[in-house]
Amino acid sequence: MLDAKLLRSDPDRIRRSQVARGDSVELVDEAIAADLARRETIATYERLRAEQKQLGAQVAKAAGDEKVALLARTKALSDEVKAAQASVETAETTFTALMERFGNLVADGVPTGGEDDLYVAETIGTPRDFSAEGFTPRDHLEIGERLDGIDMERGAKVSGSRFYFLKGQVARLEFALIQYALDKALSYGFTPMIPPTLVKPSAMDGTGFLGQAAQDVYYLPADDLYLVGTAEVPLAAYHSDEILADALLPIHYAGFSPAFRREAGSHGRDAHGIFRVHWFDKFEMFVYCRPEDAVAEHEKLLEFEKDFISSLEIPFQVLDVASGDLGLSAARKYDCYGWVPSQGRYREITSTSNCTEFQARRLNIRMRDAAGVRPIATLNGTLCAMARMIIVILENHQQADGSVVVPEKLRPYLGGIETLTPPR
RNA sequence: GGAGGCGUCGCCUAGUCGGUCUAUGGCGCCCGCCUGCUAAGCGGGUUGAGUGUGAAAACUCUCGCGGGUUCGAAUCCCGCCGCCUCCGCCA
Repeated sequence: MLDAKLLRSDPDRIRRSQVARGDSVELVDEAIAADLARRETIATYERLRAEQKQLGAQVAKAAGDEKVALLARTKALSDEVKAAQASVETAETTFTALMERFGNLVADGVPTGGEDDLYVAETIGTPRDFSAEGFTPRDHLEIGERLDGIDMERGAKVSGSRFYFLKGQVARLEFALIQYALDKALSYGFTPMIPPTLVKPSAMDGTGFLGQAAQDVYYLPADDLYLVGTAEVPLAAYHSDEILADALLPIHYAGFSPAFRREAGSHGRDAHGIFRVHWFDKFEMFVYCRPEDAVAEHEKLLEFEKDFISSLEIPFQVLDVASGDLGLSAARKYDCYGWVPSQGRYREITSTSNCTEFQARRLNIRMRDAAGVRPIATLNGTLCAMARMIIVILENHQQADGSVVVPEKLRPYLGGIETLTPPR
C-alpha cells in the first residue's frame, strides 16, 4: 500500500511510477478524490462524537426534567453519530480499495520495460563448452532419472502433473543443500526460522499475494487458510501489527519452508522436469530495516545470492528487473539466472525484492526511533530454491558417463561424496 | 471434537447487577531532590496509536477481535479468536 500522505503531497511521483509500471494514471485522481471525501466524513464524525460525549457527561449528572430534556437532544444526536460513522466506513472502504490497486513506487534507476526486456547487470562465471568435451549435455530430468533420483511419473501418479519424488542421491542432495544454505545463512548473520506453511487470509493479503497473483495460490476453503508460495509470507506477517524498536533493526530471518504454487495459466510452459512445479522447498531470506537502509540491505541480499550461487560453481547472470515486471510489492528487483546447458540459456533461480514500506503498511508493521513511529521497510530474497538449484547443479556438473560431480563446498554435507553415480 | 475457566494501559492488578473509566493500585521506567559513589528514601511524570501544528493546543480511537442493545458499554447480549485445565483422538 502507498502512503496516503504522498498522494496529497506529491501525486506526480505516483503518476510517474504508474506510467513506468504500465498501470493506470487515472487511478491517482480517483484516489485523491476519495481521500478528500474520506477526510471530510472523518471530520464530521469526530465533531459529532465530541458533542455527544459532552452531552453524555451532562446527562449523567442531571436529574428530573433537565434530564428528560437532555435525553431528547442526545437521542437525536445519537442517530447523527451513527449515520456519520456509516459514512466514514463507506468512504474508508472506497479509499482503501483504490489505494490497494497501486503497485509500489518504482525506485529510481529501475530500467523501463516489460517482462521481455531483460537487463543483464552482470555475468558471472563461464558456461562449460560441452562440445569441446565431446558430448551433448543431458537435461536435468534425464540425469536425475539415470541417478534414480527424480521420479516424475510416480509424482504424477500420486499427486498429478508438476509433482515429483526426489529419491536416493538426489534426495540426499537436497538435504545437503538445505544444511549448506543454513550454514551460509548463519554466516551472513541470519536467524533461522521454520515458519507455518498455512496462513490466514490477512497474512496472504498483507503480503500482496491475493491481488493479481491470487489465481496462483492454493486455498483450503474448509479452514479458510492459504498454502504459502514462499516463506516470505509468514516471515513478513510474523511482525504484523507490531512496532519494532529501532535498536533491534535490522532484523534478518532465513526461513525454510515448502513453497506451493498453482501455476495457473502456465499450462504447457516448462512442462518438462522439475523447473516449474506445484511444490518445492526453499530457503528464503527476509529483512526488516529502516527505510533509509533498504537500498543497502537490498544490495547485501543480492551479494549473498551471488556468493551462494558462485560457491556452487554455477555460471549465472544478474538481471535488473524492468519496471513493468516488478510485481505489486517491489520497488526494485534483481533476479539471478543460472545457466541451463540443456536449454542453452540462463533461467531464473533466485529473486530479491526491495519492498520499501509498501508491504509493511499493509501489514501494519512499524518502527520506533527518536523521530517517532513510522513504517518499516521489508526485503526478501531467495537463498536457495531447491528444485531449481538441483537442476543447475545436475546439468552444469554432469559428466559424459551420466555421473555428476558434487561441487566442492557441498561435499562435506554429502559425507564427502565427490560424484553422484548412476546405479548399475 | 466435548466440558469448564480466563483475556484490562511494558508486567502484575482493581473495576464487571451500564453513567464518565478522559480505567485503580503496585512493579518497572523517566525526570528531579538528597547523599563521597551506588543502593535506599523523598517529590513529580508515565497506556498506546491516529489526525493535527513550526511546536503546542485540540480532537478521535484504544479494556482480545467483530457485531448488537442503549441517549450512554471495560461493564449487558451474540459471534469469533487466543490462552489455561480436564476428557476424547492423535504424529
